Amino acid sequence: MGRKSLKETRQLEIIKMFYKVAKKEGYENTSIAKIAKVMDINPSLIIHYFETKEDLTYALIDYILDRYLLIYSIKSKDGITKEDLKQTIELLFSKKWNTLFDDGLFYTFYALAFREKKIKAKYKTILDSLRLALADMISQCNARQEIKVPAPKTTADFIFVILDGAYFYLSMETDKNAYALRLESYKQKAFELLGITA
Amino acid sequence: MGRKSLKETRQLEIIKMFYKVAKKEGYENTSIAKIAKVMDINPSLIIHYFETKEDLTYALIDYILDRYLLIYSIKSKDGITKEDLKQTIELLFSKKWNTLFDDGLFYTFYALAFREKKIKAKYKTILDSLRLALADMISQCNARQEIKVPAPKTTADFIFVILDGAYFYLSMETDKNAYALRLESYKQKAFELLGITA
DNA sequence: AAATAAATTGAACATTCATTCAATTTATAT
DNA sequence: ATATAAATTGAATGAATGTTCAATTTATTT
Repeated sequence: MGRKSLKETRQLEIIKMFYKVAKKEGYENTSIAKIAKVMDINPSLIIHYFETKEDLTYALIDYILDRYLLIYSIKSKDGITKEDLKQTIELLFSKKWNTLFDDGLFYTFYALAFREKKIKAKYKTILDSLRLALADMISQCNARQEIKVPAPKTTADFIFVILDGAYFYLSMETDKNAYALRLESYKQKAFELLGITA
Repeated sequence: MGRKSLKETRQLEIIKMFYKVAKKEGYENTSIAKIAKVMDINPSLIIHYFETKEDLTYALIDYILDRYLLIYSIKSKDGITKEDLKQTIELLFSKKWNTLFDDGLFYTFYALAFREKKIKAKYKTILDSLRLALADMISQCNARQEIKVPAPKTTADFIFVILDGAYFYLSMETDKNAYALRLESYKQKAFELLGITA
């Protein structure tokens, strides 16, 4: 009896629009009223589904981090070959996901994490899971004796340090050519660490 | 005739208070009114010295980036010895400056740079100057034949990639011990790149 | 002491904000 | 058809926002 709940559908719609507006105008300039206007719904409807803006923000962060995981698409599965590993490195150091994923917002909430423990914990979980997944891939390739990397976990961590550090700098680089060259050289570093020749 | 201008003094006072409040409550929660209240002055006085909040924000970013440079304190001077280089690396990978410098705000404005070209340019300039200064130090030590690093610029860049990547991850790490261990290991990487034994 | 210019205040502005609550519309089950 | 419950609206709230402008205070020079 009564009406079918649209809760999850609507919530996702709202989050997606929040993401879209925040991507364009920045998180700090995105109000509930603005989101509602773009969606052509009443602001109070947003409050109805997310009790406070804080809740909405947390939902957006979850959404962004899920996408972050997805785009990197490091699958925790068995039967990883050297070729899989190679492709993963290629993916990590490519930037085709750039269009799907907004770095500005990622860093906005990363910065927020310094003041909000909850967010910090979320980020930590994601970063760790990526590192663990890569370490696992390396271990599997080791087991297959396709490569011979002494410390899979340490190596995976280091590759991500290079990756994060590279993007940290390159995000401020406007010269596309310089960008590409640098990224390529850091990718090679990663391959060296794995003893893989590209 | 007339009164002596307090412009620069007051501006700096305001910026410092802006920094202090933003550090505590976050940039997006820091209004002109709040700053004025803490300083026990009238909000319109702030507008008098900084015509818009945007201008005030830019001033704060300059202030933060100046401090950033200062704390790293890589001096572009002559007569750099291997010992100077060693100390610089130690400094970069230590985190005593943590108390002087707020990472949260640094990243907040870093994130803002994705939407604001002016800010992006500011950050790029700072990041490049640090890299160049380190490269210069390496070159000087090379010239003294105290070390033998093939590509000073590339090596300096890579050390900063490691540094930035390390802090990117470690900023989300709450375990102090794990934090210290990791940072130490990345410092060793830097020393290896320079062919220096710590 | 008078003139001058900058510092500072205080009141007012329109806008926007997140949030509230009651009223109404709409879809589904009986 | 009627009951029901969720979806959605709409009006209103008070607080906070950045910014304006005229008035006043204060320090310095002549």
